[in-house]
Amino acid sequence: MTISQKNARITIRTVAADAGVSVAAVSKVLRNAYGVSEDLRSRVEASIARLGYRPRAAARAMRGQADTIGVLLPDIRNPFFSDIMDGVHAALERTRYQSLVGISQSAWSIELALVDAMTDRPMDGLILVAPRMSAADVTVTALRTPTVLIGHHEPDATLFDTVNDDDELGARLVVGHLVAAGYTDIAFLSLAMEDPMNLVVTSRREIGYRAAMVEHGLSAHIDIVRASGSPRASQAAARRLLQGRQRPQAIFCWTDFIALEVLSVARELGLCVPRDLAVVGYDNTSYCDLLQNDLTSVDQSGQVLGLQAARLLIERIKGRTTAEHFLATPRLVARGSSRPRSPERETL
Amino acid sequence: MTISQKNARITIRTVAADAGVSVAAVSKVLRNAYGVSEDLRSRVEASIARLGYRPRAAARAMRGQADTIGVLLPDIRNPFFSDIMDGVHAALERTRYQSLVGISQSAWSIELALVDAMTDRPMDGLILVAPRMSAADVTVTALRTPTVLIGHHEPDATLFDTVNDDDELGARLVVGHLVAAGYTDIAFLSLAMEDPMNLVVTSRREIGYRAAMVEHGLSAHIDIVRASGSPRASQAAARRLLQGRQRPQAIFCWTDFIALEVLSVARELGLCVPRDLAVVGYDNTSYCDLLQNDLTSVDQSGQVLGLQAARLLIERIKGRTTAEHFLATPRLVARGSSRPRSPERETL
DNA sequence: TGATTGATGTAGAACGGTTTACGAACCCCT
DNA sequence: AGGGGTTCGTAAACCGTTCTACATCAATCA
Repeated sequence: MTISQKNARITIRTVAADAGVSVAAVSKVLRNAYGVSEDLRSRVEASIARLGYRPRAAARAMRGQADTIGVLLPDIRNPFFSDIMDGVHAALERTRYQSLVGISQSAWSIELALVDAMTDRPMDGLILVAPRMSAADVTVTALRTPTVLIGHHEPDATLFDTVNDDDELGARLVVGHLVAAGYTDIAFLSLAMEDPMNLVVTSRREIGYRAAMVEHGLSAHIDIVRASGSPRASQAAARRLLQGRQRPQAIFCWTDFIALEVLSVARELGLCVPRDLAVVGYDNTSYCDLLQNDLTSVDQSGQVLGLQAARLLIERIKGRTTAEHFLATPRLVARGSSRPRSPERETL
Repeated sequence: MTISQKNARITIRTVAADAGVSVAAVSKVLRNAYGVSEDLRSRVEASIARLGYRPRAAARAMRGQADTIGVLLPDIRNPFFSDIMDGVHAALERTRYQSLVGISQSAWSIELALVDAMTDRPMDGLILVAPRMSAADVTVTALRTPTVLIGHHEPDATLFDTVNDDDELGARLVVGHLVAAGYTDIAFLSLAMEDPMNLVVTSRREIGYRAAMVEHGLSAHIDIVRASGSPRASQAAARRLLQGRQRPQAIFCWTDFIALEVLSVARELGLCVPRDLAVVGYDNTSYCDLLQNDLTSVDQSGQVLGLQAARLLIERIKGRTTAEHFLATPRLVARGSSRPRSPERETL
């Protein structure tokens, strides 16, 4: 029964020879295609098991099926992206697709190289998370590979789908919450993109912040500061804000990650949160719950976003050609860092 | 000059036709192989640029070169793994290799499936970070694909390389530091693996902890508690430790991530760090520096580990067959969470 | 009984690259 | 002019699958 082929590598031909059938028959069994008798199937499956045969994805890919979807993340330091990946994994659980992740280190050039690498690999589809690349580049990619964007508003796109949180509403929720808690002088520590073309998401949240401030009659207090997402830059921006002569009563931060830096700087400067300064983050990552942070945040449930994105992508791979744009509703989770202001007790 | 092929897809044949040369000639140029005149090369390169041709990795992979290395991470919530990835990226910077990441969600079964998926893809090599799988499974994998392990001591392995921090020393450093700061009742909150076979890394650190405690004459205070890495489990374990009748003076935690949970629980119970409880983490992730955590930790410089792993892997891909085992020296970074005990001032 | 149908299995052409084996052209020497 | 060695370029096989088109055979139908 043992095969004494010259070659050690087990291919579909080895299996065919072992089972005494044709290569095509084995292929049919593998794809459980039409026209296979119960007898043939069991015979082939026995051979596969005996030889420990595994079809090679590269060879399959040459015929179009890669069974792989690529996820492009800006970085993996931000736990929000973990939530997204949880959702993606959940959606892919019972499918034949595997997800493989590329990390662009938030760099525009690496991102482009990675997208190319992934389409060349090839992948059946791509999920781009908060991409830095231009809409034109996304379009080019989408022309070759089914594509879904997360965290990148592009409501008029027809060639790819988008999955987003309603960022404008999220910002409004924050302002509304802080105002209700007695804060009026509310600054927004926003994100500076390296690529000037892509202010889309940024502006959504900034638009919401501005609009809400105006509606509450606080237009005089509007103050938007932008910093890159790095710890150093965030700290520097926070220090500038808090040491300026007009220290704000509250800071709304682009991301929990940045908010944690703000909390640290506040402590360094001897400020007490929330008595001297309220802080609100975004994403409601697991760190918010830790009591040393106790950080109010906006939950945009990354899991749901990831799940939807994966679902839409699979639909697209299966042939859908019309665009879908999913918008989730954010939810504010209040914690200690924005507790209502005690009625004007002055410092201490 | 324009080609009017029926097919829209640009392959090596399209390029060959456009440049008026053979397919093999184009392939030679692509791989800058021997036997290409300057004239031919420039002509082909012009065609490639004009047509925007990109070789497909899947087709290449069939002949052995995938130009891809796979990294398997248990999860991406732990920022220590980000450090490792930074190192990997740095090492791969100027090479032709792309890294693609698979996330096993710390689950043994997913991990196995992912490794299979990656070898099938195929990848030129694999970096397995803190794998849960058995040494036997690793061996099987290494037989098919060059493999390097990070965070998994296997000093006698010959088929694959390992990159590790000296975990035993790391644990000793912690105990030594705490003892010097006046703490004697030191508990170790360690990690429980789902797979009972793999206690290798765990035991290294536990061995170091035990040995150091004994050497300091504190064998009566040895107390090892194990919990899975999840936030919930860590919290529960911390609560049990801190609410027990013999509350330890210090807790040494498997990971910063877990230490942060301990800090949170301590605060919840009204304990003051470090007056009532010292806490030490492991990995020296960026969160340690935040003043609300101010967490003493052991730096095992993930960047270096990642860098070395990628370097060793490339060497192996290029043909090295002897095993190398890299061991980095950890460094203790003292912060507020383990400040020296004030001379017996009792509670408050 | 011959034609039609349906089920099952096979041969062989893709897919898009790499690589081997070899031919043609050119150079330099004697 | 002929022999020997480079250099440049080509044709064709190969990698491991999928998939189309077709062959075979038994059962059913008119």
